[in-house]
Amino acid sequence: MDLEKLGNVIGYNHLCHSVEQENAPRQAEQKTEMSHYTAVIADDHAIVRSGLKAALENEKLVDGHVIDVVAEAGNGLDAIAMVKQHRPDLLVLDVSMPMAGGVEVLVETRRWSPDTRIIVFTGISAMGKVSELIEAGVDGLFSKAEDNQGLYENTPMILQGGRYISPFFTSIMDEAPKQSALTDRERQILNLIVAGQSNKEISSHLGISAKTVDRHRTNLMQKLEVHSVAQLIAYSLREGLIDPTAEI
Amino acid sequence: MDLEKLGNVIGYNHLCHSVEQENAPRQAEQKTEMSHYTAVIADDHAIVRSGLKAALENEKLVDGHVIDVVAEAGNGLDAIAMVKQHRPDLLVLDVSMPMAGGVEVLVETRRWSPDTRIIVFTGISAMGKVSELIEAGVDGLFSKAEDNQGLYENTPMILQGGRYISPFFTSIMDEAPKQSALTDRERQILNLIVAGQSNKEISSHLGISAKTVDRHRTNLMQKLEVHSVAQLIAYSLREGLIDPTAEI
DNA sequence: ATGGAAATGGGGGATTCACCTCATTCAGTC
DNA sequence: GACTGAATGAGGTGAATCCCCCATTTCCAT
Repeated sequence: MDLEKLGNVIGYNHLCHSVEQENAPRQAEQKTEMSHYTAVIADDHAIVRSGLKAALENEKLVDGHVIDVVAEAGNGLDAIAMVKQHRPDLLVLDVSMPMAGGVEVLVETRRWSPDTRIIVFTGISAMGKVSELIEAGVDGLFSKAEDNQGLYENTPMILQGGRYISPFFTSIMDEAPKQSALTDRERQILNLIVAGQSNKEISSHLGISAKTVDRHRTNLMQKLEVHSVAQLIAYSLREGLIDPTAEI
Repeated sequence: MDLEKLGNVIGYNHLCHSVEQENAPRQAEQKTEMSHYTAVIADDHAIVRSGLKAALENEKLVDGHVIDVVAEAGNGLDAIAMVKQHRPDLLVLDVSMPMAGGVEVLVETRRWSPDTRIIVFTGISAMGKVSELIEAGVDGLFSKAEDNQGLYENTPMILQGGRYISPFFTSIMDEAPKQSALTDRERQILNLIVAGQSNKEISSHLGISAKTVDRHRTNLMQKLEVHSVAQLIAYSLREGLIDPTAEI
């Protein structure tokens, strides 16, 4: 889907290649009861980074465990670079960041530092993005909109190999799935419709008949219970099916 | 414009009416060099509230001045209630909050506590919202995306009656203003188009001819240099002309 | 292997959109 | 008082949308 973006991210890797090799062995350390954990924080807002750092480094919050925040990142590319450089035990991540989205960072982290536990701490609530994260195998998922206590309480458990998705998100996943469940082809065409393309343009773009595009469009609107492009776009934006900041 | 929403906010007022009357006199206190200022923080993310509270209450950050955070609010309605109850010297506010948006809170604050200095500290960058805030007379405007130092450094000056808009936003205002400048009527119709209404629906909604709506639509698209509903919506979303989270 | 879901495509029709010309009213402005 | 900009509205045209009808192929699962 986002091949171009991912390409950039992968292309960026070689810059830190030597560093990543050197630091690889430290991964094997034993974690004891009163152990030190390393963490990287990635969020595009400095105030959130400092708040998280203060909270994580206060051992009262994450009971009995000392967490060292070894690096911070304000965008996705830096986040990936920091993960490769430090191979932390924990990555706390926001998904809405410039340069590289949350899922890209998650995938790259798994690739270069497979033992890093990944907690996504975000303000989004769009069903589409949430299910994307869960499918990508996030270890912890917490919302900025709810009390931070859940994050603090469950971090030790996640560091020890557990997984925790906040009720905030599970309830979203429960109440949402009504009739939705679009086909791959439908999702693809939805994206092109939202991008402002006409049936004819989409048909030539995909190498199929304009009539088929029309067919998919009809099915799409029936499934989503909308009756115009405007409503279709509004739905897509709400559910996080498309990126509002993307140029058309 | 948002009469219904504002109506709710105003309707909420009577709940705190007695409190607001009692606390009115404390407004007249003299502020000396090493004075205590009171502040209310409003942000829908607890982590941001705690980070801001820690930063503001550390007198090293806002040089020589002691700031007491007397209340926090996680939504717009609470924010207004807290302002009316405490009549603080300072309100630090995010604009994207549930229940009542930033501009509503700003207007209500000016109405019930005219001497409260208002700082908006937000993650948005949409030109529309920014100009709305400046026109509404915000005293300080800072972006979460940039270094917090600007906020800390300028807060004392703002508390003493100054105004400061971060370069982050002034540069946005500078590079944006090309041909735009929609009419009130055009903006109104744009909102209805984006809400998924047809020309006929808009015409009956506004009590004008469908042909007139069509006329406005044409002018709108010409001004914004777009050629389809999809592009129109994309533009509106980018520029913050409409609210992406609003139900249709 | 037989049903079901997905993707493909054609015909047609009612409606709406996007854009054009033309005209009137009304409020400011110079 | 003439002029500009905004809002109003009519008539018309070609294109696109939305939604019916119909059918074929392919692949997956019971």
